[in-house]
Amino acid sequence: MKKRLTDAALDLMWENSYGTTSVDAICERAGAKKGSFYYFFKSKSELTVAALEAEWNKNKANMDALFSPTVPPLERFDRYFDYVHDRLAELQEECGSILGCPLLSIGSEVSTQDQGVRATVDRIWDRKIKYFESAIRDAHAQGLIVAPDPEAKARALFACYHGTLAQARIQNDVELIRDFKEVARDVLGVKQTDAVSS
Amino acid sequence: MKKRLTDAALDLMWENSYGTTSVDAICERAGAKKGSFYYFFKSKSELTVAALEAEWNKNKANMDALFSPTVPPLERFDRYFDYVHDRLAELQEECGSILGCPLLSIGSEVSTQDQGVRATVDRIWDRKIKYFESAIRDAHAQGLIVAPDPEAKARALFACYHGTLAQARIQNDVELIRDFKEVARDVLGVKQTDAVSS
DNA sequence: AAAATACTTGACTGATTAGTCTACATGGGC
DNA sequence: GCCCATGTAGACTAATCAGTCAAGTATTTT
Repeated sequence: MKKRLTDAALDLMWENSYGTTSVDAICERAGAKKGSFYYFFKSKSELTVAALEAEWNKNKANMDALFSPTVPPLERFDRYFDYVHDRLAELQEECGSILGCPLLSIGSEVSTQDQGVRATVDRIWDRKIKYFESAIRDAHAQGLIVAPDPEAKARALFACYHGTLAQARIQNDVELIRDFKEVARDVLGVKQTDAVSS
Repeated sequence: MKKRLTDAALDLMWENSYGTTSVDAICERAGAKKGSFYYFFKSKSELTVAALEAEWNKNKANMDALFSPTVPPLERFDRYFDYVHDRLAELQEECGSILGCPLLSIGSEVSTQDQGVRATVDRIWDRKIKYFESAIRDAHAQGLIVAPDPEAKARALFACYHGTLAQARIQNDVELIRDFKEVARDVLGVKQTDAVSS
């Protein structure tokens, strides 16, 4: 039931927003009653923290696979961006909208008002950046890009990517995400190969 | 009074969020009563549309100056990013938080639920991109960058910038914005000059 | 000065909100 | 058969929400 509640919460907050997702609505979707909700969580804020952590745990294995060191570093990004694109396109079929990234949507919404949720978003954000950072470091070591500060480069790329996801949500346009692969190459400073000419 | 209401609304929504900004709170800050509010606007949604348009009108002259064709094209970006950085740092002094861009925060929050506000954000977003687009086209014409599709490049840069602003909001860190100037150069594909070496 | 328009006031409604509380069910260990 | 821990049920509160409305005051028009 705990899982049903966190799943329901994340679904609703992702599709709509933190503010418009009521505890009643979460309970209804999870098939739970108010009493159960407050048995497991002492507030909506605390549930949100749990929901975000649960979502992270659900995705972690997948992220590990996408960013496996066995994959050539720049290809990891392509695979990741493709994966997110496909997932968001799939969700769009279900709910009619490109939903972007819940970390950014929820984080941006509550950052000035709920330090617990804000810190959780921040923490998970940092974990995800580590995948980028390590891929960038590998690419640099292989001479594919020049990135003397992989951490800064990773943060920059991650921010750019999330901006694109947010724009895709606002404009409800999945194409922006598809186009991001090229933008990522610019941000990374990928050295041109002759395959690029046309 | 209409102006006082839209100003109050934008301030509150920018600092907090659309959802947590109540009509009562807007009225209180504006020194207006409920009746006046609903005399001018028929809903909170409609007020938000008016507030966003008013904000645009307030900023337009400034944007025109920053992106004046008399300024070298790449310098326009530097000036703009500096301006936003300084403005957000100033607001941070007042309210303790880096607030990011209200278009993104509000847009991301309401995009799946309020088509009126969503369309307004979209429209203003497009107007702002035009400044980028024209600067990019000029830079391309002067051989400073290679950007055969200035519109796409402008959208990409705008998205990256907004992602950075959102991240700055979530992490309450203004430095991310300062660092963006270099990222922008990567996205734009600015050709290296010898001044860069060190 | 009358009339019409523009705007303000604040009490009101009914719905919804997060969160509480007590009573109840279930199932396992003894 | 009984205890106790783990959960469930759902009515309840008090606050807050967006929005209404009828009566009032200014301001402008005629």
